[in-house]
Amino acid sequence: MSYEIAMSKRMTHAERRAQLIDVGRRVFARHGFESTSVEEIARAAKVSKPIVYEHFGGKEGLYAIIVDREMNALYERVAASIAEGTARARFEQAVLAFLSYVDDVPDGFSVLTRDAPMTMRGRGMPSVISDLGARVQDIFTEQFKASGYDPKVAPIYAHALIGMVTLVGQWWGNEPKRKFKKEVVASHVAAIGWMGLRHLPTDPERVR
Amino acid sequence: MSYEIAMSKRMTHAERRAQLIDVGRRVFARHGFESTSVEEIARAAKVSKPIVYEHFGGKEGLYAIIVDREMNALYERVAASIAEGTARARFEQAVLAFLSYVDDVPDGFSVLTRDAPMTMRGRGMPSVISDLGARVQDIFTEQFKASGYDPKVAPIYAHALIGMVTLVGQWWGNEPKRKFKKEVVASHVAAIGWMGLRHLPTDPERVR
DNA sequence: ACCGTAAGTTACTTATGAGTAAGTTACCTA
DNA sequence: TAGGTAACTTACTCATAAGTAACTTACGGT
Repeated sequence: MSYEIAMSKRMTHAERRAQLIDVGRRVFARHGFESTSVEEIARAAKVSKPIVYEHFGGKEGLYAIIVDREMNALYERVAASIAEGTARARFEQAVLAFLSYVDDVPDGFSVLTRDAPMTMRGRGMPSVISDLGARVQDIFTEQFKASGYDPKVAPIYAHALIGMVTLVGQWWGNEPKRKFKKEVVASHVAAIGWMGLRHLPTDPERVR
Repeated sequence: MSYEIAMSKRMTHAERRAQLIDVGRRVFARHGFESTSVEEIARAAKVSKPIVYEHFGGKEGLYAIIVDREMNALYERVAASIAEGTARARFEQAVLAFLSYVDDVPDGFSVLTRDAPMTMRGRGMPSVISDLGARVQDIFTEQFKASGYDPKVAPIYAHALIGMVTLVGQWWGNEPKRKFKKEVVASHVAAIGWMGLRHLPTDPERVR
């Protein structure tokens, strides 16, 4: 005999760790934090449960690492995308970079938009993506001051834009038949966002 | 003797049912679907577990009713808000109605924005709020056709606007110190959304 | 070819939670 | 005031999942 049945080889510490992070991302993306068991991750990696504990201490440890990596990955992409171009071009490039992340790493994006465990949420915010709002806020505060708007209201616009691109990303990313190319979606989202900002009244509260 | 210790009275079927829906909403809002136990809801209602099963069949049954009620409540508010006024005013009224819901029924809003159980999600969308996108989509398709834009891209804008107001709502709703009144937030969100739509190029894809 | 160690497994313990069967108590009504 | 019934409780069963202790196996260096 015998046919070689697909046999999971031993791996080095580093290899196994990398694989578990990858597999964990996929499983967390599918079922969410609460509904995934360490068992399931181990099974998907063709390994037994204690291996996961050895590498990450537990479910939360693995989850925390995955979220951290994905947040950075997303942030890096967006930051890199706005390196050059006109303000208008950079805005659209940022949106496109966001959607490219959704497209390239759907599991990562899914993890970022799903409920996070209680120990990882600062008062009320269920998912982790809203932290981007805080990061974007800083950029906006600068721009607002420079453009003669009240910097106090910058957080409103920061969250509005993040929310916009996030929900569009979720919707588009889960379209069964991809009706639009990401460039098309990005151009429309960028259009409404950019035009909204450009034509903003100096004091929207007085317009009513 | 004796001091009357606060004693939970018996209730009629209808009373108990209403109370459980109310209590359930609060508990689901705090911990999310997966992390709340029927036990905890029962305890919070000062009742034993089988009562919950008698009324709703189980955790999902109760959850489904709560989500349905809240979706309708939110939709009704927004629909009522756009009964009259100029297009611009109705737009802002809709945003304000949304934020009023966030303010008045924070637990309901929280339930709508948290992870829903697998049995209640159509392919990928973790929360339920994105269904609003589909509902808004229909309105937008009409408006787009009437205004000379391509109705095919209406869903992009529908989801963009829902995402905008949703994340702003989450952020604002969880601000520990309420820095802005809802009318102020609504005016800014309405401003960026409205201006974005009004000054939309006929074909954003060619602008780049 | 041996053997130390890194990689991995089996087999638990403990805890928690969904769901149910069977019995108990308060209330209203004739 | 008896007793029927709606409201409610106790006390389980069964399943699943977090985390761990103790053991086993493959492999690379001498």
